[in-house]
Amino acid sequence: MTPAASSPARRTPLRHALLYGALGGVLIVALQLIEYRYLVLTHSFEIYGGLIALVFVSLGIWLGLTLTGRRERIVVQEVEVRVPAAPIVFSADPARREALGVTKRELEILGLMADGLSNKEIADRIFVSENTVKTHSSRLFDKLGARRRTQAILVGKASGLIP
Amino acid sequence: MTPAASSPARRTPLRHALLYGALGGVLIVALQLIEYRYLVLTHSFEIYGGLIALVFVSLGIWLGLTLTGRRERIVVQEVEVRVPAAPIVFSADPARREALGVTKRELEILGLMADGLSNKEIADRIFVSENTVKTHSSRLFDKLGARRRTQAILVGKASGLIP
DNA sequence: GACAAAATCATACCAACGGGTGACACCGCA
DNA sequence: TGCGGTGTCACCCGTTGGTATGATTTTGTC
Repeated sequence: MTPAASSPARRTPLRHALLYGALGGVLIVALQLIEYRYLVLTHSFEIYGGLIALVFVSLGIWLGLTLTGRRERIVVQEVEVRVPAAPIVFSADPARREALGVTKRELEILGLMADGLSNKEIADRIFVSENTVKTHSSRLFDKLGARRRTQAILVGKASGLIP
Repeated sequence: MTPAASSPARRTPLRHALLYGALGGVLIVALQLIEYRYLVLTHSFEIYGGLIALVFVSLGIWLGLTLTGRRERIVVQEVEVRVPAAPIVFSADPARREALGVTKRELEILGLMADGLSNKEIADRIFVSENTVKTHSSRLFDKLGARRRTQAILVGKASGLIP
């Protein structure tokens, strides 16, 4: 998108020089032809010169407009696009987890807690006994400084452990 | 922003015609001066004509480039602006609350629940007995279809009752 | 293989939570 | 004046949650 938008304005100086040189030669030849053909006429020199000047000036203008291409100045207009502050998909990076000393299993249980599951439901979900879930959650609360599971969920969200 | 950016590209055709006409007149006068002063020299006519052609062509190119001005192409660039998905200030509108049949007191208790407070702490906070908090929460769970306070918080957030 | 961290499980105990029921007071509205 | 909604409180009882302690197994690493 970006390179395609800026490519018409981008011309190499070498190609510019070559074009100008070639056109200069062609113009000189054309001038000579005009001189030899119509100089025999006895027109007034002022009118003659004025016409030549007008022709070449307009020719130069036309050349200037066409050869150099469209001079485009790209004005970037920024438009606000509203995106949610929190990513839709939550990436559980281990950095934050290990910074608090929370193990993978404890984090897993924290996530299930945040889903509103009871200890028994969590135990059935991950195929362990309820006592295991209790010990995990107890250690988790200790690490998070929470007394209840609601507090643990709060701290977990604030710490970026869970979405 | 937008009118200021597109104004240089906007030139009236009348001004263009006037400028070209005036410049044509000036060029003719200049040509006459050149003719009268240097025609006495015995330069070769080919070289003379070629120089005139080059001068006017380059002049025309310069005129063409400068008079027409830069064309501006407005590129709309989308810039991501991170805005919070949920408003910073949470407006507790009564519409959602009454749609679920939740009373003000119940909603208040739900908010304190979401803050990680226990029933006793909530009771002390709002100066009622713990039993009152229990009855409120019990009815609240019934209305929200929740079995635990964590589920109630979940449903409350999903329903827009609490931030 | 030694070792540490993590995961698993158990038992016991107590606090907290939740359901159910009943009761009383207040307020707005018909 | 009665009635429904709301708020308040109490009691009982069962469930769930959380702590403490101890133990075993698995896992990863040097």
